[in-house]
Amino acid sequence: MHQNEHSFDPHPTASAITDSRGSYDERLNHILTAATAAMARLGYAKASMREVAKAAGVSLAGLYHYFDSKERMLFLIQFRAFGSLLNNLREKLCGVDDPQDQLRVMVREHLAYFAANMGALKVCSHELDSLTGSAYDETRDIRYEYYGVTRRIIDRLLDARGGMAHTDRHVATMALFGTLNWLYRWYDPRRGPSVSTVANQIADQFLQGLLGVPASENESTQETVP
Amino acid sequence: MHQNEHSFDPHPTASAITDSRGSYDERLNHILTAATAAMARLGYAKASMREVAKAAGVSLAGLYHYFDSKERMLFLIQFRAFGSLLNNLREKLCGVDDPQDQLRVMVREHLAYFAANMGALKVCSHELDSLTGSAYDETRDIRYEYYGVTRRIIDRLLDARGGMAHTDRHVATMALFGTLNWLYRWYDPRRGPSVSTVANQIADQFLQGLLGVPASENESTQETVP
DNA sequence: ATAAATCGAGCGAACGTTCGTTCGTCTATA
DNA sequence: TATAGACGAACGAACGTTCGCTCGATTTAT
Repeated sequence: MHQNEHSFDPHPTASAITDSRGSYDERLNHILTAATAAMARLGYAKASMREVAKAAGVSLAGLYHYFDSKERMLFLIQFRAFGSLLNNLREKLCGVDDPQDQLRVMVREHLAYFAANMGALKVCSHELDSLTGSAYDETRDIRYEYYGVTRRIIDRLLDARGGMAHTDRHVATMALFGTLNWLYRWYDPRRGPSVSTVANQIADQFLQGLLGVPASENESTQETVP
Repeated sequence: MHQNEHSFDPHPTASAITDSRGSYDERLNHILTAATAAMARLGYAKASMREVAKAAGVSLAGLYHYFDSKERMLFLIQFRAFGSLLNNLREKLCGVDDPQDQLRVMVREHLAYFAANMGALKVCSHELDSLTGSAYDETRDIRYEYYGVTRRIIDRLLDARGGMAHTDRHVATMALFGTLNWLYRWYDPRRGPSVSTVANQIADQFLQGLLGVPASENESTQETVP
């Protein structure tokens, strides 16, 4: 039996044997994309399997060849999104040593991923408690790793320079995550200011709020990605 | 017919004529409290009327003497919470002229209300899109007023002192709301640092991030409420 | 080479359950 | 006696899921 092993896109090329019109993985991704859009629009509970099937262009029963349950569908969406978010962050953090630069990279990459996958990140932010059992545990573990990477940057920031005296580092980290995870409620990259503008402002405000130093000007105008 | 007029607690005393064991308003508030808890725990869609009835100690059909629909129940929860949040803020802002003090008051009062009504604020933050039609419009209007009060404080902050050069004020406001509205995901006032500690840190970080000046020490250790 | 068997993919139809809501009735109070 | 409050029972609709089947392509056996 197939029963999707959830690897988050090791390499997009050469993923399947068959082709011509839609391999197994391609069809799975297609359905997952439709499901993500439906769940982002209606929420997990109200996005029915019938809606997803209609949007994906398959029958209701056909869905169950790819996912043994609705919850597993949500799990795959969250697992892949969180996974690639975390992998991408670790990758982009390689070779960056200054904690201030690291935090700017974190904010910039988070917003870049948000802009490229708004639906998926909305589902990730809004449906954190919709999974149960081991599926919940697995996504929680990834989220905690993502938190840990960010938290360690903040630790280094406050250890290096004194910063404010009595700063609870958990509160500081969650304040930043609050700003980032709330983006899906109001920010539309196609309408508002550019992704890099918002990313720079959020990073500047956070760094200045944490350390009390003005934003370094050399980073503020840097583009998002080469 | 009664059909609840939604006034958000003009004065808690002398609200009804009858008493002895539960007036109409008292029973309505009792049910609303149970509904708030259930919706905070399970989410609006998964919190069934049967669950609410059981938690409130009334029959399923008995609920419909107080609310003509499930959606109206959610509306009343949100309308009252947003309404008292806004009214309380405006009240506490009276006589406070310095914009920095105003922002500290806003953050402090928001956290105080959060600590006192965690379930209601969770429902308000998490179920923003669960209302439809005029019910949605009405809560959106209140939310926009709440935004406006905060936004005007931030405008005054940036107009008075220069602050950073290119600050998008909408982005700055939503960054703060993100931090505040995300609280329900991680902060438990009974376990973590005190409400005033968290409020002071959030306000300090935000003010310093916006204006680039260290936090004024006289306000940082002030208690939450007399 | 051809027939038989196997398999993946997909579908219509239905299953049992749960949902929000309504109806008719009972009861206590005024 | 009239009325507000509360209830059990039931309604139709929608839900996630499963069942039995079909249709091609691929593999195996003859």
